[in-house]
Order: sequence, then structure tokens, then C-alpha cells
Amino acid sequence: MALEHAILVSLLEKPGSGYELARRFERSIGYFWTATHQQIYRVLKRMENDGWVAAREVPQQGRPDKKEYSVADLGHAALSSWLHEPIEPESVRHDLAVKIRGAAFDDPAGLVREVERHRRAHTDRLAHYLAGEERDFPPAPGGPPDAERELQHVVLRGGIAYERMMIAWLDDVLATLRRF
Amino acid sequence: MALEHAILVSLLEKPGSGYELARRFERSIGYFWTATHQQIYRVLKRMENDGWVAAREVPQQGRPDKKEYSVADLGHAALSSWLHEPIEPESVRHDLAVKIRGAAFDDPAGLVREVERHRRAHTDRLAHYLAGEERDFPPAPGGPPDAERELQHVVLRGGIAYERMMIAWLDDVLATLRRF
DNA sequence: CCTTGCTATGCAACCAGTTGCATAGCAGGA
DNA sequence: TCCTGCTATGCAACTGGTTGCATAGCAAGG
Repeated sequence: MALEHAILVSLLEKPGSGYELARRFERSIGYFWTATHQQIYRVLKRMENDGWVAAREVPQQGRPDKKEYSVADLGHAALSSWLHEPIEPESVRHDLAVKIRGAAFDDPAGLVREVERHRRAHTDRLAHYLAGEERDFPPAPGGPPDAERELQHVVLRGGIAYERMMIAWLDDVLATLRRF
Repeated sequence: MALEHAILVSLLEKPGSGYELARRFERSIGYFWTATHQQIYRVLKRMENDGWVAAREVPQQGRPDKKEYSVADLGHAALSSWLHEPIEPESVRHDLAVKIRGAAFDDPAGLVREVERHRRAHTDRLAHYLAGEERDFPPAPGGPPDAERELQHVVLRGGIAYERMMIAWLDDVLATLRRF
């Protein structure tokens, strides 16, 4: 399980409320880990009980108050020990691949629209990533290397490489489907 | 949920027992969908109750008897209707990306060995895929196009593209980590 | 004969993640 | 004033997946 650890990393990058975390999980963190707000609130509560994070009531004007969480020493230690233990290379779940192989027993050409839809989703995501890269990681070499920035950037480059690979592969899939 | 559908596809490609399915999920199907034997047996039982698959006792010599499953009409229909309904582009879960961003707050250089381990796992898988491709999909253009074969092949090409992308990205990650 | 190891099937408990719903503060527009 | 919509937090029920364990047939080797 890594949701706890994903939350710790996100809170180390910047403290925030459950709501804010949920929004981050829709964008930057969400590139490689998804979570709904319900799940985040539940886990956050458990982490608070375990002393991994500390909450602070923050009154706001113009909107409801929020509970801002930040990482406590125990949380930092928990993250550190997780970082030092090996994890299994992740197991994959590609519904679309199941569909593609299944299409052989149904209607290969009928899958074209679905694959095109996925292709569009991936080009959109790629455009989104590239815009984020241009915005947050301009090419100007600004001073000394910053680990946090550089590592965020390399993860984003991974997302970009993934989307490019997927688009190329989906083109391959479309060409194959259209032969039937 | 697509485990049921992955099983249907696998059984359409070739009928088999729960045990055999579990083995396939360790190799070809496992490239894009993982499942343990416990899960497969449980789902298979439900599918049998729902009339999606039919079981047949097959006595064997030299080893215990097995129950061979094959797809029933209801199962074929269920697969077909699933193929025709749109699915969400899958959400990602990359523990390693969490670790990489987390390393900024711990010990970037200490992650090198872990990333190298993952890189090795991906080169192994790539070699395995390429060997499978050479074995099962020789370049000889043997007659008329066969949808089942071609679609299996394009899914395998997706696995190959994925592994190549990952290896290149992990090299990028290693170069980045080594700067700290 | 006994152990090891592979084939083959399965139960039970648990845990992570999803879905549906509920509540409440506050702003802005119809 | 009422409705819509965004911020903000949360509970409850369910489902899919994981982990641990159990059983049994049969072969091969020590």
C-alpha cells in the first residue's frame, strides 16, 4: 500500500487539507496515483491517529474552515523506512488490452471508435503534461540543482513518455483493427 | 471489473481449468492483467452459477482430475455487451513514482539500487516478450490474416513498447538520481 | 517409506478502494 | 428568496483483491 506514502510525499512538498490533497490527486499526483476524497479523508484520519501527520484548524474567510495537515516526525520516519524497503514492480491492469484480444471473438471493427476515444484521452493528457512542463520546468538552468524539482520533473517526463508510447501503440492497434 | 471478461477471453482462446487459467495469468494474459488462483476459482464458480461458463470433469492419468471450463452462450453474450460499452482510460498506480518524488526528502542516491532492480525486472520482461514474439509470431506472412493471432500480437507489441519505454525512463531516472 | 514438489481445488479473514449519500458554509445570479 | 455551485468534511455499505491456510492425488528420489 502506498496511498499513505503518496499523501506523505504530497504533504512534504506542501502542507494542505484533505480537500486540497484530493484536488492534487486529480492533477499532479494523480498522474501516477489516484484517490477519491473519501479515501483520502479516511486515511488521513488514521494517519493522524498514528501520529504520522498533525492537523491544524485554519479559519478562512469566504469559505468553510479547513484542517491543514503537515507531516510529523513519525510520518517522516515511516516514509523513510518505506523508501528503503524494496517494492515489487507493479502489476498491470489494462482493460483495453482485454477488449482488444476479446474483439477477435466479436467485432474487431466495432472497437475502432472505443480505441479512438482512448487515443484522444491520451493526446489530451499528453498536451496537459507538456503544458505543465513548460509552465513549471522552463529550460532556463536556474542556479544549483534542486532535488525536489528535478525529481518531480523526471516523474513528469515519465508521464510524457508513457502517453507518447500509448498514442503510438493505439495507432498500431487502430491499423490492426482496420484490417478486419 | 474485467477479471470475468479476461477469463472469458482466455477461455475463448482455449478452454481450460482454473489451474491452467492461473498459469496463463502468470504469463501471456498476465502481461496486462494479474490474478491469483484463489480469485480465479472464486470468480469461475460465480460465472458457472450465472451460466457464463460450463464445466466438464476431465479425468487425467498421472495427475489429479480437473474441471475444464468453456464459454457458454450467456458468457459470450456478456463479453459482447461489455465490448460494446465504453470504459474509462485506466487509472495508474506507480509506487515507484511515489518513491522517486519522496526521495527528495530522504536520500536520492539511496534509491539508485532500487531503481536498478526495477530496470532489471523490465529488461527481463522485455527479453521474455521478445522471445515469445519470435516463437509465436514469426515474420513469415503465412496466408490470410487471422484476427485472433493479429490482435494477440498487437497486444504483445504493446507490452514490448511499454517495457522499452520504462527502461529508457528508468535510465533517465538513474541519471537524475545520480546528480545528488 | 518418507519427503519433496508439482498438479489441482478451495475456504475464510482481511484490507483497500469504490459508490452512494449526507451535511454545512458561503458566494453569486436568477 | 431560492437555486446553483464551489469549498470542505465525513459515514456506511459494498466489492474486488490479497493473504494465509487446508486438502488431496500422484511422481520421483533418497
